[in-house]
Amino acid sequence: MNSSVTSASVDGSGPAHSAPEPDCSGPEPDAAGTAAGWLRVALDVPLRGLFDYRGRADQAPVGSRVIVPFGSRKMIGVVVEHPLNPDTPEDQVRDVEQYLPDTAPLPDAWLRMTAFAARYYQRPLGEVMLPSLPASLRKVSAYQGKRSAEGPVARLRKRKRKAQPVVQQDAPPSLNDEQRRAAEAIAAQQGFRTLLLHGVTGSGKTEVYLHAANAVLAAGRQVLFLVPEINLTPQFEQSLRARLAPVVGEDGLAILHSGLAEGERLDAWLRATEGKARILLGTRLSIFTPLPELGLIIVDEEHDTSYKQQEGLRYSARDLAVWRGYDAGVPVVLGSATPSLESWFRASNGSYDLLRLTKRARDVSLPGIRLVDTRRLQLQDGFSPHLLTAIGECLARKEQALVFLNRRGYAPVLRCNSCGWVSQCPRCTAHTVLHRGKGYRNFLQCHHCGYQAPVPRACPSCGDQDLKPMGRGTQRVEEVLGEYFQGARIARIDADSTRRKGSAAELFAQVHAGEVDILVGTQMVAKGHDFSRLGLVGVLNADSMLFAQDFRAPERLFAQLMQVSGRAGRHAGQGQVILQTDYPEQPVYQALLRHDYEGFARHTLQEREETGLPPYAHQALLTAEARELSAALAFLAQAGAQEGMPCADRVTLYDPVPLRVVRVANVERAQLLAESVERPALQAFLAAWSERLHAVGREHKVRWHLEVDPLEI
DNA sequence: AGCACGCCGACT
DNA sequence: GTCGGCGTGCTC
Repeated sequence: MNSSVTSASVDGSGPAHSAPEPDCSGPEPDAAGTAAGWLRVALDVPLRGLFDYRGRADQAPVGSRVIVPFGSRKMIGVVVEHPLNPDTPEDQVRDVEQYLPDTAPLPDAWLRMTAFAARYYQRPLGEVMLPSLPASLRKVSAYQGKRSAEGPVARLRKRKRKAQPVVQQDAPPSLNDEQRRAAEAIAAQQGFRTLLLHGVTGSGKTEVYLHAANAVLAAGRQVLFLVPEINLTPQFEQSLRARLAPVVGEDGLAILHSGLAEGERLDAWLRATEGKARILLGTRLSIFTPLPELGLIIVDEEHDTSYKQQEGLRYSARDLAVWRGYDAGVPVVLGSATPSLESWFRASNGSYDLLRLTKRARDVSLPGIRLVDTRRLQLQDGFSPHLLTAIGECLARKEQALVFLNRRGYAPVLRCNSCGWVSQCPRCTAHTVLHRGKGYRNFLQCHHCGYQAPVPRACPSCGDQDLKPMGRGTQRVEEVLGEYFQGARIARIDADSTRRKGSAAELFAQVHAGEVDILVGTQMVAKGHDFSRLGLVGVLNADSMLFAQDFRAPERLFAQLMQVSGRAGRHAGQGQVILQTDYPEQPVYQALLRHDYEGFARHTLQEREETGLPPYAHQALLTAEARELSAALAFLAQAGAQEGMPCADRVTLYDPVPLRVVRVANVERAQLLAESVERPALQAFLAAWSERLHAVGREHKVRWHLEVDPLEI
């Protein structure tokens, strides 16, 4: 969506006043003589539309929460309107059970944004509103029951707030010219504008954010700071706390992410909503937090796909940030070393301002990147002699080495050398991955559904016992490195080694403390970490991403390699990157070699324009899931009949196709892509289409969902 | 999505 | 005789 949505207006799903309106038209007066009224309530149910209840408008202003009966259950809903008459026959309308005045009504700006998101992403309003609130504000059990009658807010106020660790303030580093110009450009911004901050890895984007944020805080406004995955980078939280808490006080900084306990989350949300917190730092969900005095929104690593929610309401927090900035009339800063092509496109055509940081902040140069052509090389356990030599030299210099490969487990597949059988998941169209468990006990695991099985003693197909692991995952690479570099301290960081809560932080702490010589990791290690002693990055199987069917694969590969390369040599000396590939001539690698994001972006955008892909077109993806692929395809075929749909002449519907991994956990999936050059046309089409899909879906007994602006197709 | 209601197989 | 299997239908 980005800038083009900003001309859209919010739909009329409720008068956005938070003050109660006098209501004289309701049904019978209640005992107190006050007129009871009708309340239109948004509930978190996957049903289109809103639900009317009988209740007192003076006790339930628009934006307030109420407990209502719904079927045999009770639910918390948000009052969005005081209608003159109910939509349903009066005798079916039930009474509000309880008013919840322990929080102020949700403000107009929040009602506008949730209404926009619901309409844009084609979901019921309640499915946007309620999940965006802290759980205790939307769960009946937090208000009713033995010890909960006082409600979660009162319970929180009775508890003493945990004192935040006091951190000594670092001396703020002085800005270089580029940084100062960027920070000043942001601080000088009056009203809404989106600024794309393009800064090479290590160029000190964070310093620019902090300076801009300080200016906004000094002007008495709040700052919303979005990061992709805060729990992976406690480092970042610490430095932000150290730099900003002294300015705004410990209570002035609120942090929101999924790793928080419910009480902490409610506390942070309330402080932000009440204006006590001046800075809200959080992951994508924070975009929905009311901030009464919002003055600046920062989206760090704006290209990161974690900003897109992949289930339920499939929203992009980055795109909503731009909408929110527009709605609130405040600037939005999108920062990245490798901006999404959507954002880069808008910066190139002038919809966004472009701010550049071309130099590394500390006096170090960008890492030297070397492509090792592996076509003619005899690899030793997946390693080229060049990489092994470089690791050895790196260790001799007492620097750390990072070996990056995006494949966890021991080996991607187990194979029978006699008949060619490969280990397969019984529930998915996918191979099972060989994992090394405790005490070298191996097992097979499906990375799609989690299915686990013991390793067969003999080939299930031909009985031969010559079963061999094929290829390498992080576990095997860790093992191999242990053999080549005896005595080196090796750590592995991937989803498996960090499953236990806090173990990721522990492992990273060991690396930072210099207790690790070689780090083996998946993309988890690429994000945000500032390794001060890292001299070398080796990349093992980048090619596997090169020929993925998704048109964004090269863009993502470039961003990932740029990011992981940027881990090397951030503090001193010249970092070194060795990338093994069978396709060194590929544009993505050639651009990487020159650290040339802009060239890569220009080249890729030209391809997108020629093929009519985003950002030159807008897409929505309808995915169907059923026991049998044929049922999913039949549903999509019927969904694809677009007679009578608005704007049908300007929307292209492609043929339904099975997903590349057709079956996951015994469910077979297919999808249908809708595309249009004009976003308003696509939106108008989708609104009517999703209405019809509900009926078609019921007939076919399939599960389906519609994703607007999909990132993967 | 829940949760009830509703008709057919193996257990206390 | 019941517990419970999950089909279908409704929720202001």
